[in-house]
Amino acid sequence: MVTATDRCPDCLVRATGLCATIDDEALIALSAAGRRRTLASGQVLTWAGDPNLLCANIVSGILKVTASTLNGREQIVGLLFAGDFVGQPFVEESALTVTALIETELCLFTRERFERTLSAHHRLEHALLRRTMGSLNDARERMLTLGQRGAQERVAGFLLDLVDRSSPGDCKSFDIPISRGDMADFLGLTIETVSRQLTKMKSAGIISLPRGGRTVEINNRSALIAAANPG
Amino acid sequence: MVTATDRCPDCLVRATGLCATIDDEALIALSAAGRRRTLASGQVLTWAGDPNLLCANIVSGILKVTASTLNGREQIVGLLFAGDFVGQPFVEESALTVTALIETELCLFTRERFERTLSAHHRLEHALLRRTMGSLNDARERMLTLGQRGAQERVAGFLLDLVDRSSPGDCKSFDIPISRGDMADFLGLTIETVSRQLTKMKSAGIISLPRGGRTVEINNRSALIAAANPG
DNA sequence: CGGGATGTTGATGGCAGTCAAGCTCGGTGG
DNA sequence: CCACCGAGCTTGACTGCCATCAACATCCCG
Repeated sequence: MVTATDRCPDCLVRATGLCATIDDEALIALSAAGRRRTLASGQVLTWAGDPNLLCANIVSGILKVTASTLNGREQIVGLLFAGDFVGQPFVEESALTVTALIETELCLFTRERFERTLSAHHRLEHALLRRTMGSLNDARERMLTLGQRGAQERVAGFLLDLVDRSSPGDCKSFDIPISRGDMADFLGLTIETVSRQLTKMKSAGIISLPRGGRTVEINNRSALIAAANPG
Repeated sequence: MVTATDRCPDCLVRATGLCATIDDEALIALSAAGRRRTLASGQVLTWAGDPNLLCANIVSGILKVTASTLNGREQIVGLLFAGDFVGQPFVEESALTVTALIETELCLFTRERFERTLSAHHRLEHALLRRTMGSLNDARERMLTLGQRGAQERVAGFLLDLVDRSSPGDCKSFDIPISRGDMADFLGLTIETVSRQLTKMKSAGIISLPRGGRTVEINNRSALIAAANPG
């Protein structure tokens, strides 16, 4: 059998995941409760309205968390990357749909088992509280964007968020890991508007878009920051 | 000196606040740490960017939590009522401004003192985790509104949320506890658009607006629900 | 009664959504 | 190797919703 001591230390997200914050005893308990699973691109982990049975840490890949109106319009309310936690302990029914945007590897728990581990390991619950508060802050920052900012500010701000995430330093070139359609759903815009804003910034010389628009190169960072902040 | 045993049992939010979920020992500890304070309407509890020194439970009144763009546009990212918790433990700097919308009474703690109480009382921390996850769900639901819904749906949905909050049964008449300007900032609209949507629903006979627009009477609930859900 | 804050109503314009073609690129199969 | 295809992306023309600007109404308190 594979145990925590020989599996977790090699985990790609050992340093950044929820499990990074906990002691050996809790880690062994968590490890015993979890198992690996990989999702194909486009595969759904949980559907809104279904019983809430799962929690997980993301080992690699990207998930989107979406809410939908009755007429089928979709809003991405969260993007989750390697090291992020997925799921809602203590809730009986999933309120949101979770879908893999690219092939994604998970460290998966049953919700019930994860909850028991939480109860038994105070530091794990504390770490989850901190993460949840962080997610709440992100959500509120995005409310400001969705409620008050224009299209150009949204797109420029999104690019700046991405560059922060993907590069430790101030790298000038990076990939947009999601499609235009997902960008639109994330930003509360349409595909066309996102595309137009990108080409506008390209025309203005602020960015370049090699490799068919999936890579972004920042030519003028301060202009990009200016585009993200109206005035 | 006033102690938990003679103060907390009489508290208006004893049954609904964070403190409702904890045992006597923790309650006594919390009570010792907290003190009452009342905010006048319009008074600011914490400014975004200031050191984060306070946490509180709301005994009565309403607070708004706001984020702002650099050019001064404001988004209300949360409305807090009696029994709700205010503040961000474990964060050094306030990211958001908190303001009283009407006269509001708080049960106030220093953040540092509240954190110590949290650490010492596992059940309190657990209760806070549950509340924080609830707030995150609210925030995500509002992202859907801000990103995807039209003006009429936002206003109608807001009225339905209010009626849920203010009346246990399905009361037909209730007060809007905040100004048109605050409604607009909450919904990501302008004052004028909010006003127009309300008069439109009034003209359609769905609602009435006695007492100068601060009271709402629902004449046709199913039509209001239909207005909140496009299709 | 007066003045300021709050709310309503009207006219207008701009930004982003919608609808509809084209384009690009990677993949597939002949 | 190249023709074809389809998904994803871009571009264009037009529409419509909501913001803006402005005037007016109402409420509230002195």
